[in-house]
Amino acid sequence: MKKITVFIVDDHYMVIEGIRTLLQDEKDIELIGHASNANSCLAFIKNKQPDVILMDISMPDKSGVELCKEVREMYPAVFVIGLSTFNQFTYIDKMMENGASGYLLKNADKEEIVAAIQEVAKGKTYLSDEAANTLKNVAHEASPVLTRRENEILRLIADGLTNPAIAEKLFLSLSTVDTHRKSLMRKLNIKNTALLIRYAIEHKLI
Amino acid sequence: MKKITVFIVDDHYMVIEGIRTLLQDEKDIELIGHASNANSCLAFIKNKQPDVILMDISMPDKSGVELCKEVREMYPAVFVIGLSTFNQFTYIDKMMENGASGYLLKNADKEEIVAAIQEVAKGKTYLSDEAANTLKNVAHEASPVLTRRENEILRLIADGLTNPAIAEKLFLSLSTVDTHRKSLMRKLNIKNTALLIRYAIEHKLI
DNA sequence: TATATATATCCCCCAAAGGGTGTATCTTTT
DNA sequence: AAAAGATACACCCTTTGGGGGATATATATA
Repeated sequence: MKKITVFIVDDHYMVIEGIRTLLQDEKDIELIGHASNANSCLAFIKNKQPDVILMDISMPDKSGVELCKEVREMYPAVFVIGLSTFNQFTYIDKMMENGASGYLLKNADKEEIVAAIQEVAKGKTYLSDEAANTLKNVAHEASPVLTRRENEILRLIADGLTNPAIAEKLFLSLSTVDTHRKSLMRKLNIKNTALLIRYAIEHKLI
Repeated sequence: MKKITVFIVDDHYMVIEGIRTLLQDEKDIELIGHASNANSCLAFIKNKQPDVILMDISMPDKSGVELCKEVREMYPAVFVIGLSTFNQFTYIDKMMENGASGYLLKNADKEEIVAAIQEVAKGKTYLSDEAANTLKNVAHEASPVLTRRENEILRLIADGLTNPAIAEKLFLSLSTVDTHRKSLMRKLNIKNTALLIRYAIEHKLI
């Protein structure tokens, strides 16, 4: 039986070492390499494609989401498992939308990592319990969806622009910007700018 | 020669495994245990004090800064090295202020980790190059120091309270809160609430 | 096609934010 | 003991924010 080949991309050396150790006495899994940034990863897999890539979502040169997308487009046979310390739905969501087959948190234990690799290598999906819960909760919460304009204006508010400044920048009337800002706050059920910025940062909208 | 005993506190299992692997063939270093949260750490060292603790700054139950402070007060002979993925001055700063002897980023390689442990065990200080640079830059930037009141009010602003609400909560007049908010913004050279909240979040003041 | 949603515009109104300047008391540092 | 900073308060005034409600048009989507 052929071993499952695995590649790791993570900018934290300790994490790479940790996973290497955890996987070293698994007979059906072989770690064929690792990289600490997106470009090294792409360079490596050009020559040799692993069955599964364990991929950090935050890397110095490129986000895991982007890298995941690119890898999946170029090598559809390579499955990706997202790795993250943050149990945030936007990350999980975005990774899955961009072709990831699974998602693990960095506090996962050996059994979970091995199970995830084995499932994903078969073409199935694996979400850690915590990640699955987060996705489920989000689906139930019916998270308010902001329109392009609302998102755009939220970003500009977070950049410190006032409504008149935003109006000028977007060639809109002050009234329009005002309305968008208000419906933004109505949708999110938020009552002032301070909380609006916190919401935006906590939900990775900016 | 006695081995240097080391303990790890980090809520990411992979990081613990990574460090364990990196240290396992160092003859003068012995890993005597690990914990994934602050309370387990305190429970462990009650019975057996290591020479050095490698301590994550972010943990589920308590911040590394607090844990560091407590450990150093109770066991002055135990030296602490902060571990973090974030190269943020406030963390480095606060850890050092609270008795840490060193600071490592999680992308540190084996040589750096070993060097840090050896230096710190001698009672010396070890900062990773990146951390040292950050501290140096900050020292040169003359980072504005906020007073207790200003910090308190900043936190309440970030919690979404308006000036009148803050005044009521702190039993102050509106004018006073107003003045504090203004001097807060003067010191930080910030012109509106949106940027104030971003500043506070990015500098881990809230 | 009908209906819903996104987008853009206007109005009123008042509360809150923010810029300036001044003063008094207390505490900390020199 | 003097200087410096923190804290608390006041008054000025203008801009911005935020709570309503209304209207029109384009563009999706049922």
